[in-house]
Amino acid sequence: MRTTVKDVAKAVGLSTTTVSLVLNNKPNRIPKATREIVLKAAKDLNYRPNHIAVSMVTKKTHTIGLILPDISNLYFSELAKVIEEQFHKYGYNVLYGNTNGTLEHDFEYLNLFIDRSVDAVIMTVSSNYSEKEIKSLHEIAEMNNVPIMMVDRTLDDPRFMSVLLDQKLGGYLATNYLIHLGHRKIACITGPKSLRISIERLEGYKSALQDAGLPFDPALIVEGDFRVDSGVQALPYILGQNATAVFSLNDMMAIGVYRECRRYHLSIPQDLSIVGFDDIFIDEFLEPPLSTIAQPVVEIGEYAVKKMMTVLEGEEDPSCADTMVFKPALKVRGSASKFMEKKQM
Amino acid sequence: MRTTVKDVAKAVGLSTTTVSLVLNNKPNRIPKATREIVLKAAKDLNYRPNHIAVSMVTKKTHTIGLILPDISNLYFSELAKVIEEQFHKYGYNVLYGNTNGTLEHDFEYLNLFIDRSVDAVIMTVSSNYSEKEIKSLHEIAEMNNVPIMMVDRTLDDPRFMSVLLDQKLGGYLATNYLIHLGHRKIACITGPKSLRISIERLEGYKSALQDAGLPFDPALIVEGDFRVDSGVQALPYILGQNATAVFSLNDMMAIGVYRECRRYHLSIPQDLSIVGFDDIFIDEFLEPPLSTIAQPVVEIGEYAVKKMMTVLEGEEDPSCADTMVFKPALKVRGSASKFMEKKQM
DNA sequence: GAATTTTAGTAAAATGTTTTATCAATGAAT
DNA sequence: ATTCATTGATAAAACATTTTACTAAAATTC
Repeated sequence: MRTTVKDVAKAVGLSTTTVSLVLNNKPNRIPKATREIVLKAAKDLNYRPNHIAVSMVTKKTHTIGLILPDISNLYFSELAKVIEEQFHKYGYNVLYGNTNGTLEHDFEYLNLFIDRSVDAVIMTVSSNYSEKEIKSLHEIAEMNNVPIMMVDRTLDDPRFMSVLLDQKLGGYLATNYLIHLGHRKIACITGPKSLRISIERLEGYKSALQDAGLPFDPALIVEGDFRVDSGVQALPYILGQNATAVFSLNDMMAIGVYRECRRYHLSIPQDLSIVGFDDIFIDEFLEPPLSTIAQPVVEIGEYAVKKMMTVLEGEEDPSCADTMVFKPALKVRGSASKFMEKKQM
Repeated sequence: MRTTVKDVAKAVGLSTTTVSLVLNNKPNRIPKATREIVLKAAKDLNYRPNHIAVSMVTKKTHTIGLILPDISNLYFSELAKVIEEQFHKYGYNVLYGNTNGTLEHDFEYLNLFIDRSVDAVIMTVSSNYSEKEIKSLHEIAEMNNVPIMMVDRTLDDPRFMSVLLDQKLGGYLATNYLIHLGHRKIACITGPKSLRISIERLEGYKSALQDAGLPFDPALIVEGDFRVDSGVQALPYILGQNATAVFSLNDMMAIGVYRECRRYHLSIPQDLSIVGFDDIFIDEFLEPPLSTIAQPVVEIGEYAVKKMMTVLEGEEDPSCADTMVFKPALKVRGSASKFMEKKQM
């Protein structure tokens, strides 16, 4: 059996109170001599506090619930890693759940984690919640007094702490870059229309067109699902529209376009320019390396943890729910080039 | 405040014992009428048991500690996902820790998780432990009575449950394939020599050469570190040895070779054949698609969980520590071709 | 109708800690 | 020499459950 505080107390002939006081380093309560006796006994007996029992009385578990759509997705696994490592520094551990992008799982894990008394929850919601669901989320947070932070995606509600990316700016940067390369017919492969990130990135696309005085042509927009396959499927349609460039709302779909271009014997960027979104590690190893919009994942994760820690340490009220927005950056590699008139002949 | 079992008891005018008995569905103790009254009250009051308090008395947390070198690595994130999802089905949650491949972190997380009373630990060790460390691991497992399972990598000790891949077979399959394509000078980029998987995959390589009656030439072996960069750095040396094919002990390094080949204007597979190991998702989108040794990650994860569950449900003694070995398979894509004599001219 | 068994329920202990309130002893101040 | 403050330490409560051992009442048996 594991050594308990009682065992230590018995070993030194003192009360558990005294032992606990020493072990928790309570300020000037116990004289140095006693303290050292206790410390030595604890060490000799290899005492390690039972976290469960501590949680029982302190009401803190030093555990964070991390709810993500899919940990095997490169972006989320990177984010999860950063978040875990940062929390670890503060003595917190993370419990994680994969929702597979379904709303029921969002709530299921949230409740599960709250039953386990996590101190806080960080989540990337699977979709844009309805009024009812937002309300429900709030009630859960309030009733259990657990701070919830949205990362990467947020809800239409200002009451949640959020740390996000300026998705619209990302869409703008990508599109603007293609426009300045001379492209006029720029197709866009979106993610699911129900997702805010799809909408926001597309808004950036529209905004860039507008600023350049170019018309927005709905025929150039194809709805995808953020997976490789939808890039594959989108290409024939895009070619049919005589687009000379494509803005893919994520890199996975861009990879799909690459693949399909090879089947059509089209070369990138000579025959088709393409810009992705996310900057996953593989981009630079594609042929040609994929130009994309990079997200500062590490900064996002680090900020999220730091912010959450200020809340957990009571320095900040979670109800003063501000939103932090990080800026994406265009990463030029080799998948887009100047528009050449000859290509149209 | 959250509803407690006391609140429910008070609401229905019964004791907490009765409420607990009903809620835990203890067989034929409480008559149906009473049971329904309690159930209704629990529902009305939105009662959810406090997991911490339950753990306090049952000594079970329904939590698993998952210790991995790097969750942002495609192989591990996929594995982690499978493991989490499977455990979730059984009502278990997983706490995970990134060790970044350092031994100290292996132990740090192990102790941390044990302090949190996890019911079991599944880990991929960061290196091949020394006698002392193996002993230490055993003591921790025994003293705390927590089953530890090794996945993907194991130790030189038969006392741990392990679920592994037949690494040697993988090495054999890859090399044998290249030999049968007519290659005679086959270079091999290994992982860190201290890792068993490096050694075992290399053994498969040697074994295939031997079976084919080919000599083993140490000059054709380059030590890498499983990262893209070591593939990049290995190529010039490999070319210097006049190798016509390369077996890269993982796909990431193969990607490095791809990149460097482009710089040298060498085309794959005409100028250099290459076979990787792991079968990460990107392989099929490379140009040419990368032939590789595929690991059945999903099966591995599912088996690991199932096996651990039999131990947790007391059907099996963790000390009867058997090892399960999965078989890898060669996945032929387009990165290796028949050896043409002309290339040597 | 007495003895026995079954039914329906409960009081209290136990889990491993922290924390609150308290106490005895010592030393200092009046 | 009494009072007061300080020091060193502790007993007991609290946390939210489950579980053990028990009892009173009802039902059954003879």
